[in-house]
Amino acid sequence: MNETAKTRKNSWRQDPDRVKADILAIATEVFATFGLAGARVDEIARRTQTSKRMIYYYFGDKNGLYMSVLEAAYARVRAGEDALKLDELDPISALQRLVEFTFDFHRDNPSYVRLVQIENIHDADHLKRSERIAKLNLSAIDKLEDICRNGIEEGSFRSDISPVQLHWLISSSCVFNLSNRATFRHLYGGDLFTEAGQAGLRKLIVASVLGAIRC
Amino acid sequence: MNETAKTRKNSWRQDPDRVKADILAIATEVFATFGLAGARVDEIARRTQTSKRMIYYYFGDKNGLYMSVLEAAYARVRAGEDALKLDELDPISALQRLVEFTFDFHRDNPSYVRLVQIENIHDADHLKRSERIAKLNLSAIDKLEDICRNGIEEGSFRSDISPVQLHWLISSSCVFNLSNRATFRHLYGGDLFTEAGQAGLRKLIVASVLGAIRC
DNA sequence: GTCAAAATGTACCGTTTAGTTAAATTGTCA
DNA sequence: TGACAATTTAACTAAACGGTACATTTTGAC
Repeated sequence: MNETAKTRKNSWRQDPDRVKADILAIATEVFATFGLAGARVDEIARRTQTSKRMIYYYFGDKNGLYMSVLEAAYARVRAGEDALKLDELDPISALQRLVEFTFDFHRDNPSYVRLVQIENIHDADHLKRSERIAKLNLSAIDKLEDICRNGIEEGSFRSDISPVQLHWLISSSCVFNLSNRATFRHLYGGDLFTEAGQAGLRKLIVASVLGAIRC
Repeated sequence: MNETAKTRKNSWRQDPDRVKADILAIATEVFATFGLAGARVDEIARRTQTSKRMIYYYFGDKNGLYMSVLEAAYARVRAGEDALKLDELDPISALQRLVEFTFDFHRDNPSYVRLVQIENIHDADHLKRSERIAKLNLSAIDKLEDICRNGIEEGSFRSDISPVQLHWLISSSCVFNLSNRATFRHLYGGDLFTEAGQAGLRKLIVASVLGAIRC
């Protein structure tokens, strides 16, 4: 019976979808943790239930795998945005709710934020090349356009701020909350990242965004 | 004379400081561009006027070089902050000036921002280990403490927002403006990053920060 | 001048790493 | 059931990469 340890694994069940999903999930974690250059294909393979060969079989090369990971991450964002319903709210409340949703979403998806930061280190090269992400048409801006139009109409919003600016402003704080947590915590302490601290920041961001657009 | 091409470079002038500074400047660019794992020691050496050997002679190894680069970057930040004088201004004006300074400073130091983002990818591991940076005691918070105290005293500032929160809020937008420019531009267009667009964002950040702290 | 220590150049080495080869097993469908 | 395509395993390779050995030159103290 001491042969078994050395014998080839000579029986398996084919399950392409499962294998692909497995690789993608592990690769997402590893790329998010170590970056594109820092991630090791062998490390990804080791954590998978399959072999390195399968990574190359399904994703071509390391870059192809990274792009698939990035595309899957953006697809999840799109799905999240779609779930948000703001139609029945007045503009101020809708904006507040959107800010809170954005804050929570980023906080709940740290590896998405890390992938975005990694992508920025690479000057968004892979994002640019991805046709799948181009087709995604993220909907945050559409929602803000509605909110801004209504707000300006009813006179509660300034008219000199664009939806894109507003999206930028909201994103900046919600992304930074994750992307720069490590350095900020070390230099200025961790109070902002306790549960109470996060609740405070959430309110602060709402206040700053509403403060910026209010007439 | 056809020997000269192959002969060893058999004469030079010693200049340790110059060599170190040369390596550090080039390494800053390369690390900021490619990240810690992505940067190549050979590439840094190639761009230098000296050799790879000298990198190891002065900085020990790749990590030591990276840490020196990081420390030099933070030292420049500290120097920048020290140059800012806000004493004679009223709290609102001082805060506005600080926001504008922070915005401009980040915009003028893109490789600093990139290094910070890279450091965050690595969970601030090198920042934590650096005694030089620990001693630096960045002064932005001190300035904000003064401003907040005065502002609350004279009744123009809310009293439930801390200097650290405020610093976080200001940093988030000023950092994001550089750190996530590539992905944002690709997804939502480049209008915000023209000269006019940047002036608009600068005003927007001022409005949002003042809007957040005003009574 | 001499000598030791600091600084520099050239050539090289051992590992790590992305990527491949070749063969075996499983699934499908005529 | 048998041929053929899709999937999976294990072992291998070439190149890139961080790091080093060793010789040589410069500098400054005496």
